[in-house]
Amino acid sequence: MSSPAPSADVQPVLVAAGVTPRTALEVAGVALTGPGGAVVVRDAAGRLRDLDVAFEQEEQVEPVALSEPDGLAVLRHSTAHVMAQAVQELFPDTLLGIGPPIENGFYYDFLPARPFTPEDLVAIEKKMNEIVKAAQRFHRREIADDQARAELAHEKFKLELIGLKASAGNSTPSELDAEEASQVGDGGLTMYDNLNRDGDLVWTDLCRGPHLPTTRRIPAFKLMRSAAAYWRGDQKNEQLQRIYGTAWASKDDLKAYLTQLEEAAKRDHRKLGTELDLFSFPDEIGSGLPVFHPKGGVIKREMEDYVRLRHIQEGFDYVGTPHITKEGLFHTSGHLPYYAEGMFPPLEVDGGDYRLKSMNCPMHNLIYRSRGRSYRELPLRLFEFGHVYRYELSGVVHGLTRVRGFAQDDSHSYVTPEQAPAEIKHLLDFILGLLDDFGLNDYYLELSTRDDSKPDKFIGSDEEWQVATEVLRQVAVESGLELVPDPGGAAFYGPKVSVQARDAIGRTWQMSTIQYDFNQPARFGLEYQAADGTRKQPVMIHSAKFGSIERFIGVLTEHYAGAFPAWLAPVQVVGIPVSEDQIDYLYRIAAELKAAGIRVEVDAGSDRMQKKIRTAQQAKVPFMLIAGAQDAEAGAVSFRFRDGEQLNGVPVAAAVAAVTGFVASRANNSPTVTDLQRLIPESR
RNA sequence: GCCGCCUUAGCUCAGUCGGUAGAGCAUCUCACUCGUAAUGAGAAGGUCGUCGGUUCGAUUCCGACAGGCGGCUCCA
Repeated sequence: MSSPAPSADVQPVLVAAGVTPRTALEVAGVALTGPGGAVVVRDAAGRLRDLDVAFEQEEQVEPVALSEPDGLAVLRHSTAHVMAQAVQELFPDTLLGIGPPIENGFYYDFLPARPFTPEDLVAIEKKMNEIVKAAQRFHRREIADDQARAELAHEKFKLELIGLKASAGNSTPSELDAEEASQVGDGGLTMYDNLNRDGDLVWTDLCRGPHLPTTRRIPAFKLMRSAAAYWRGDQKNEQLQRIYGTAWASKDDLKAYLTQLEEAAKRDHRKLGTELDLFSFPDEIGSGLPVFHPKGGVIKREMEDYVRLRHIQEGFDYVGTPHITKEGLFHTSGHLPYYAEGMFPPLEVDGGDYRLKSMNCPMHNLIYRSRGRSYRELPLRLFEFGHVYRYELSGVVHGLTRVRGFAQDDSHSYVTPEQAPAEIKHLLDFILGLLDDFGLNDYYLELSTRDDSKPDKFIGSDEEWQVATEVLRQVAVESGLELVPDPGGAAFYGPKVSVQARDAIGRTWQMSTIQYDFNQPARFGLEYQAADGTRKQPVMIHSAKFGSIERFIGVLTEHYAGAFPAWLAPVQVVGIPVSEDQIDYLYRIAAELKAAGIRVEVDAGSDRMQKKIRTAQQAKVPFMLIAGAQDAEAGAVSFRFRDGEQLNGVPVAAAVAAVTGFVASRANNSPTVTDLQRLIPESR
């Protein structure tokens, strides 16, 4: 958001031995108040330190302003402390979990006597404001383990953190994740005491820090919501109550953030799906099982047609497989032992068990295996829109982005091991090109690898995993895109590279995946005859370009805020008569457009023209052709774009040519009046 | 699955401290035929998510279930 980069003219300040950085900064004339004022300092080693910390020896420090990223993190961490203090003052029996800063804000986990209500949050926020006004000092105190255990004897979660840190030692804090580590201290343990104006201790918490000089330096914050979270992120542990809040360097920044959240909510595909009549989730069918209405159906069909065409162009063969299968197939593939919980229960048919499939690969393997294969056939690429069903937990179903039944744009490339790197590169290029074709650009890559500490979750040898992971990593790195590691996120049969896209509310969803699989070919006994006449085992590479058609439509809807590019828009053109006399005239133009394959409607209702424009605008129709008596006489229309831009007196032939041209271009950015003018003959 | 909250007309929402409900938009009808984001009038539309309990009486209180929302966990 509005967090300016550290200003280039930050002057390092020299701190003499025994002097606090605060004093040194004051002497140097650095501002210590306001959003641009220093709240903490960065020492010579790049670590953040409190303003009040006295250095053992002379050191250079850089002031860190509240409004820069590090400053905001300190602000948010400090605000989390204030919240915890407020909670414990209001609800004295509440135990503390952890309270780190996060993107845009902070949270703190509590174990209260009962879950917090919305009214509780209001009261907590009020109490926090009192604490902010009281200008309590954050005072850092180094503390021995024994002493900390004694002071925090009643805080069982803090004691657990201390124990974990102690057992891990200072060099290998692997037991604690980054957020937990921020709660204890670097090196030894540190406590942060909140002192009132008289210097009395009013509250204290185990924390690494650093913190703001005083609570008064918190300019703007707001509590957002409460929710449950498991202690240390483990379902087996106690469930705590988490309160999320946000904090900013100024009231304006806070306001801008809240406005941005409101704007984002308007793009939510679940809301737009209803407003634009695209799809719905009938209770009668069941949770996570969407139906596409005619307008959503247009988007789905356009998208599928294009994706199918591109696959064929890229050398894929289009195949088809059923939705259900004998259960044995998933034993052969190895899926069932790992994913039975994620599958719908079996259907008994003729004394045997059948399953709704939750993946397509085993069926594609059977197509591969249906006859002998030669090395000359490889890479063999099979593709389909495979409908799969997964029993997602009720709490995770979410609009179109997490459903229980969906179509994967699923492909499997069967290759020789030598061909694998080139094929993976081919797939990644293909995927990035497709994303670009649909105008998607807010994404990053993730490399999901095996978790070596959980060998029972993965099959195959170490060496195979290493080779596969390296191949994927290399291709991903070569793409030059941001690559985020995801240790332990691999499928049981092999590592994967995936594209993660963001939705309107900032949640990330996995879209495209490329998975390297050496296990299923072995389990299915897949072979090809090599040039030397021997039988060899191919490698299979799983890949989904958008992951799921449903999820993709959800993400696309949010990306365009419902204003789809012309080629995808459910209705591309609406004809709007100024009076009923022009209805027939517009129907004739519509017939021409329809003949050119354009989705066009004429609004022949009894509404005023203004109302019809408003209606078409709200439906986010890309083009409006408006005609009055003058237009009909001149053989022209007023050509109005979705953004309100308009060109009057456009000859019908030019208007038809423009619409067909805009649609055929598959351009994802909206055309403008300038684009239109280029298409109009000189005679005008 | 876990915790909290929610479910009233097609949509967005009022409301009933327990006595079977109301608005705007959308829909339909009528009048108006109009030059760039809402013409006016009227009508129709609801077993207040479902099932049970308490009660003379439940949309309202209680419980279960279903569906949704926000997190957590999970996500082949």
